Amino acid sequence: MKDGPDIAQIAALIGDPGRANMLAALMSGKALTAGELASEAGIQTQTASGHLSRLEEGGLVIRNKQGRHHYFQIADADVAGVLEALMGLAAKKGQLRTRTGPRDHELRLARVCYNHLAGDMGVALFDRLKAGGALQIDDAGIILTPKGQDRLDALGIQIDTKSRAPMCRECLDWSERRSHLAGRVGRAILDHVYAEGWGSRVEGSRIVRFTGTGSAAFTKAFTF
Amino acid sequence: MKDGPDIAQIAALIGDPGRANMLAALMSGKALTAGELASEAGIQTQTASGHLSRLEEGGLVIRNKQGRHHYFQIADADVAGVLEALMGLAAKKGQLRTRTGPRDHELRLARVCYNHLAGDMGVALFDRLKAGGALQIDDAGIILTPKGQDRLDALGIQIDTKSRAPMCRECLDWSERRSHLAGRVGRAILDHVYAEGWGSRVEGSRIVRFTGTGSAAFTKAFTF
DNA sequence: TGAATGGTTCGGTCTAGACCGAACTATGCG
DNA sequence: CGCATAGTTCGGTCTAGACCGAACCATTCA
Repeated sequence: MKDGPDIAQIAALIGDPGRANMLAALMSGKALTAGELASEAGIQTQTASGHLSRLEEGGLVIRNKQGRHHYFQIADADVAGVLEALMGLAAKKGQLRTRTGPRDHELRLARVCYNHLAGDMGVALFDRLKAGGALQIDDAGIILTPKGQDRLDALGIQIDTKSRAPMCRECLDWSERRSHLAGRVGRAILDHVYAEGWGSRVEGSRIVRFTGTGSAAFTKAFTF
Repeated sequence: MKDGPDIAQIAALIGDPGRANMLAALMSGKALTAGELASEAGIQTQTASGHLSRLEEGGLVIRNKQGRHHYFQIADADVAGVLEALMGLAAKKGQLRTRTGPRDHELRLARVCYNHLAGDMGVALFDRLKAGGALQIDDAGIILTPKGQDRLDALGIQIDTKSRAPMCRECLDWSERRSHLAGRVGRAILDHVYAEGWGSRVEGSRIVRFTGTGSAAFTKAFTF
């Protein structure tokens, strides 16, 4: 019984932290699976599934079933526009609000994003790989160059050949507004960090804490 | 513990029907009082007061105390931009969603908005008054011209002289995306419609149902 | 075919917050 | 002054919906 279009309904849909985080993750433009989105939002898959159904019904995202994966994307440019406007506004107001505490600082430095490395160090890694010619990026996606493969071999990093996940994928995170590396290669590198003891995941959080020497070794390993 | 700016918080603020209606009402650009906003949203003043405090704290609206009135306005262009984007999106989705039933049709034709006439007939009235030179619109607001006053006198319409409400006010409704006339004059005209039996309010709804002859008389009365 | 993996559905708990009645404060009017 | 009006604050109720454990489909792989 209201006058205009139902702006409250749409806003409420965006107004839940879980859903908002998923939408923000989707703003990279890439299609993500339900599981990845759950991870990104820090909630269980069942909860995420429910959220995604509602977002789909509300016309904010579209679902694309491929095999046993459900890929989600922002529905259209209008939806993206709304999110963009919201992010701009939130960023402006946010400066005064969110004082980045010490804990938060670690989170920005290095954290787990699904199964790969995000945060400052993740972005830096991506940049070095790109600059060093280990990755080649074009419209078709990202591929690991022979030079990159050689480096991984030299380090003793083995890529999971069974998984069907793409080798390399770009993943945008909003703390940096920059891309970092996802996909099988991203995963293998993070596993290597654990295996070498360069860093380890902080219990009950998404933070990856590097040791002093680990941090240096990590940087050196991927410098060209 | 989230990555980007807190878009969920802002969206949640807009995502309540009561608050959303108030914000939509404020999109006319005019400053409205707490009471008017409560009426517009169809909620009690205490509830509205709480909502407005939260909107103010969230930086979506600005409060301006003048005497015992509290005037509210959209905070800035960024906020307006977000609302605009949301309204656009909602309007687009809305077409598919809300199948305009017969009931809905009556609502679009003529309904009560606070205490004045909205909907197609409200917009048409406003246009005729404007075109006929009964209203003069400029930056300072809307004023009733002598010509307009004469017509009201001829029809026997008396304006409430006690009320402190503005004589004329523009009121934007989103079913038409056009303005209609609010304020004391708008109210007096609707009262006149009731008094003459041209139309009456449907019980339990905001619809104003005109009779066949009433509709014709109404149109004739305000044609110049 | 069974096992592993990705998603969904169901059922139950729990909390945030919307709502309103009532009492209170502040401003203006006669 | 007292009265009326505009807003706010407080306290209590009540519901929507977020969350997760567990069970259930669907798809792929060995």
